[in-house]
Amino acid sequence: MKPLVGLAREEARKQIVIWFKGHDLMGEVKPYRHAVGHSYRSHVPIEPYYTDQWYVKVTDDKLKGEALRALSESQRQASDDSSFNAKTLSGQDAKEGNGDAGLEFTPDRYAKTFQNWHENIRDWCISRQLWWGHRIPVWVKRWAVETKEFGDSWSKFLEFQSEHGAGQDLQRVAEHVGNQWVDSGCTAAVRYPDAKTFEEYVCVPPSDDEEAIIQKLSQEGYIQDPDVLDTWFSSALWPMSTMGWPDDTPELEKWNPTSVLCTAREIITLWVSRMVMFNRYFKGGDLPFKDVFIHAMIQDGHGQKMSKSLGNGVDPMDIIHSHGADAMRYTLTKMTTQTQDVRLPVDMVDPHTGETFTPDYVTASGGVKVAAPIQERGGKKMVSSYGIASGKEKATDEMPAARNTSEKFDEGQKFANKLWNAFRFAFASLGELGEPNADFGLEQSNATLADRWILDRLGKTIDTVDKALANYAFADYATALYDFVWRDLCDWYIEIVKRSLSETPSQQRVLVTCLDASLRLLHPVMPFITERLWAALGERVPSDWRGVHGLNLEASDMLITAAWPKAGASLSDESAEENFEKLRTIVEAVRNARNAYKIPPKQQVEATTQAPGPVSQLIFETRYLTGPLTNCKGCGVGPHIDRPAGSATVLIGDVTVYLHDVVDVETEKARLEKLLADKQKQVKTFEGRLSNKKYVDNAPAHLVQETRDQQAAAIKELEQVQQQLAELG
RNA sequence: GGGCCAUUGGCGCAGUUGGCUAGCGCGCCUCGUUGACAUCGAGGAGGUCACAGGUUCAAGUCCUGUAUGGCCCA
Repeated sequence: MKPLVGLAREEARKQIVIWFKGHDLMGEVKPYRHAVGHSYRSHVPIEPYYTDQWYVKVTDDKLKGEALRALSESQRQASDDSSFNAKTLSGQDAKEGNGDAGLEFTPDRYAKTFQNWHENIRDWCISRQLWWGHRIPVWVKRWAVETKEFGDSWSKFLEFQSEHGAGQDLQRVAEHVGNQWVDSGCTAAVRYPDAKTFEEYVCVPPSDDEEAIIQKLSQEGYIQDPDVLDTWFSSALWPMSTMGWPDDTPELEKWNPTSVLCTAREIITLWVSRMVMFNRYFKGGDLPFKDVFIHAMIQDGHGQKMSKSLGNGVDPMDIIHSHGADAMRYTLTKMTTQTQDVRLPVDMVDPHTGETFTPDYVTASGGVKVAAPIQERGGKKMVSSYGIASGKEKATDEMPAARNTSEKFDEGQKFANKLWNAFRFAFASLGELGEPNADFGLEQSNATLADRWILDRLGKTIDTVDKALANYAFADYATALYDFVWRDLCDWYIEIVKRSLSETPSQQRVLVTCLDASLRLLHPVMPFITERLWAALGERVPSDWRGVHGLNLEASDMLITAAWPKAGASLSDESAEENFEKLRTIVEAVRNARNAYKIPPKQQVEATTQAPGPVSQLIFETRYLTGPLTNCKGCGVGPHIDRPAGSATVLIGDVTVYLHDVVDVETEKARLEKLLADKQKQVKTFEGRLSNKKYVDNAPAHLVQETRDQQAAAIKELEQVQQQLAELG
């Protein structure tokens, strides 16, 4: 095989065939398909090539072991890896503090990825043959052994060898060989790779003398290693180097360790692990950060990972263009669930017309479904972002680039609009505000059920939001605020107070408090619109006009620096919540009936209501609320009310509302029969459950009792419906 | 080959330790709207929770297997 040595691989392959033929060893030559990896950039086959590379001995306990011991105790999987039992860098047994057991993953399943990877870690090749990156700060000089002109290092090397004996490991005696470079602060190593060669390596650390040393090295014929560091090696230093390390800077002191690192799961091994290893190694066991939040990944509408190189990604600027920055941020927050992937179906915006459309797709290399490079609509052409990203097409005046968009962001856009309009309404309808009063409690005002209810809801929303943020449950955070602002505040509270607001100080106070707190809570997800509304609110409502007992809202010029609201226990009002829910159910049932009867919303209907004593009282007291919301005129409420002739019956548990003079026998029959079927189904469900002896015997008593109550209620309603039907004939 | 995740109405997603009649946004249907908002309001239809077994009084939720898709590692 000797003739092959030194040949280029292509040539060597030909020569091998010739050699086999020459020795009469060739059986057959035939084509076949094979799977050889190709470079994704240059598309040439990838060939093995043996070279010297630089490695970091990450398998050492000072790196691997420290990383494993960083993992919080509760997130460690059972393991027989000795690293968990080894001493820490400071020589102590592993325990709380100094970074040990201080690292926590959210969602916690990712701790497994981290542990698993470290337990199977191999030494890390950090040299790369690329143009871009940090050049390896090592200078090397080679001598042929025959010349015997290696100076200091060589004699020390021989000395060391004679003392410790010769052997494979002695070819890399590194630290043991001091020389002039070591004396000036460098690290040096020598190597004796084969019988003819002697090499000396000098690593130059950053220092004031760095320039001078490098100059001297060059003068003496040392050459810098042409390789650069693996990008993840450089990145591993990020928590330190960005803060001024290796100097002891105030920034390093304050921000290392920091609280949380937020990243994608594919980065856990590449980056998170390396930062943990390096930080602990260089900073006496300190962690770079305490929490690691792994967020979901956005896939395209076809379930493919979005990728810059594939060209199926979405430029955030496109979304900002179509929906706005707040809408984008809100929607992305809402998409940040604890799961692994979320899909984002992507559409395109026609640059000629501004219309949104679903593009034509093609299959690109690798089987990836992407928008065709050129899209055509109404005889006009445009270039897709894939067309540009892939380099297949260029945008021109006739064929401009089309932006991407996605209707998923409509929710955020609508929400921003809703918020804006709620404030617009408030500013227009608030009326004159009375004397400022920093000390305001509902107990001293004539607050209504609705006031107490919305403040209860606000308090609960703050709790939900705080919990969600503490747990990195960002979707829950966004959802809680959406529900509070839109569903509770706009749909119900504002609808209830809109007629009386301008002359009711307690309502003004409650509304303003809700608006102020909403802005504070929403600011992190919708910074722009909330800051703008904050300024407007500041012009309209003095700061000592906001807040109530249990919710202190400190003044602030800018929302971004305003205090986060803290809900006191006194905001909570369980009875208000319960009563309001009851009224809400009644209102919805009446609206439902109005719809079934096709009663125009503007047409006021007279109504009488039958309900048990306390509920009657509640309904009577809140007629200011139910009346307008159902557009009904109350004509009496009490425990003993007969159905007026010609009225429709609305059953809501123990409450019955009669809508006068709307009855159409056929409609009412159809409606009640549907209701009857519903109730029958319910009764059957509960009956089935209760007739199961095992359920009655084994289920917790309170659940069985609950089922009994439900059954009794359902039967009662069933009978009522039957009675109503009988009355209709 | 190993590991992790997902599969819930047309689409995108919630559903905490197994326990009210499985929710939300978009879309769809009906009705409405001259003063916060058509980027709106009220109401409605639509789901045997991928499939097959199992555990349990009780399974979307726990266990086993299968299928499909996604990601990481080798």
